[in-house]
Amino acid sequence: METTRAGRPRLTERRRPGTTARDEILDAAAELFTSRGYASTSTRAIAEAVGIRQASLYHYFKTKDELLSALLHQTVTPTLTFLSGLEQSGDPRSAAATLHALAAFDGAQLLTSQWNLGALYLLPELREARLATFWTERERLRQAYLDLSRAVLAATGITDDAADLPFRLVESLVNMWIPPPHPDPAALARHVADACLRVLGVTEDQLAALSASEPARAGHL
Amino acid sequence: METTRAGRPRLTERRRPGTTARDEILDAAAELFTSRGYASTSTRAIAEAVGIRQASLYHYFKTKDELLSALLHQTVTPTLTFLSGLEQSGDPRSAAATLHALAAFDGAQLLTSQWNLGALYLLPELREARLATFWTERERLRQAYLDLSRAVLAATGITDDAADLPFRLVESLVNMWIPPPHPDPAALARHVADACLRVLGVTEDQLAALSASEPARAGHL
DNA sequence: ATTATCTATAGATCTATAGATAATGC
DNA sequence: ATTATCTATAGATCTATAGATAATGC
Repeated sequence: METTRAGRPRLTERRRPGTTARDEILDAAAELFTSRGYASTSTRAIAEAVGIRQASLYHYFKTKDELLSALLHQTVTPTLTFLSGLEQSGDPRSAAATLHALAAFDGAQLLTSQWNLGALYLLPELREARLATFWTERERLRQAYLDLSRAVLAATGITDDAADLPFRLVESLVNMWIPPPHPDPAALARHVADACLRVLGVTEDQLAALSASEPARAGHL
Repeated sequence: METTRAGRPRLTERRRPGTTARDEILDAAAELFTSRGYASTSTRAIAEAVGIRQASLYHYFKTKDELLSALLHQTVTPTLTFLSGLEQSGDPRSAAATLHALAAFDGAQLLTSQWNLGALYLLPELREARLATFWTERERLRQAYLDLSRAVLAATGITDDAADLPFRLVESLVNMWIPPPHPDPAALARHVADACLRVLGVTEDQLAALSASEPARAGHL
């Protein structure tokens, strides 16, 4: 069922997931940026991976930077939406329970993504002004982790130095990412969420109590 | 005390730490690779940071890769040496105590380095064949963490999924690195070493007992 | 007319090599 | 003679733009 489309035909048949050319390009760029890095991936390499000519990329993205920017926003958006939901719900749960839920969701996002986009967060070349809006979003997420962690620490009495560790722990999942199919990412993410609380001094008993009171996991991907 | 040297004089005065030209170059490369990434740092930029001409780099390093390779080896070597010491000493301590010592040392190394070289471990462009010997060394280190972690888990009964977390936690210190002077890196590293054990299910009581029996910390940088 | 592609190319890099030059060392 | 630098440059990129071309849509 070769739907025929407007525009000059490609020289090569389509070979990438994605219904639009834009999505095909994003998929190819994600694969290459994550495996080879941003600067060392040429626009030519991306075009080749899609099956179009290098110049054709510029019909969809003004610059190479814009391509990266689009990918990065894709990765934070779901977790920020989840976070907003948690915050607006009036949240009857304890800081520990909220942190656990956030970490489990965020971790599962990182692990189940088609390509290991979270790894891009760690690229130094990415700390640039042109990506400022992305960094603002990401900083909002980090701050949420930090606030929740501090609240938990106030209860356990562990040193405040530990407050940054939950965010770092979840982030470190990018180093455990493997290509799909993923055996049980939600379980791994929950284990890391558990680890976030242990790191803050939550005891096994308290942890068990939390798990018992946690909402059902169906539909949680 | 301008010691005059063999060879054609430079156009610019020396401005980098390091007694040899080679060290000056390594320092400049470390700064630029860690702040801008490998591929996006040109050999010209490195030379400018040193105060020499681009082509002069090639008197000391055959290729840009070789420069990176030299830097990476610098970073693993001290910890591998420390690890060998631990292993050869017949090690009377428990796995938990050994892991704690390793993590504290490794963490302090990462935090106190002049530039945040550990951040380079995370660059995807760096997973390349030409750096194979570096990756072998680093894998040896990871395996040591893993073996020690499994031994601890066998005692605490936490899921084996947690075995990789101590290595990841310490590694995540590259995201907490700040430029010198460092307020108290050894303390932060010990806190993360504590966190490594908590993540494996070691209780506060056991942790306190460990700290009490730990060798003195003088001379530990 | 609009769209999605293509071809061609300008201009700016970038790495690495060849070979000249200006010191010290013997 | 040896060394550490320099100047000059080849050849290989790489990003982005201009403008042609081959489809569909109206």
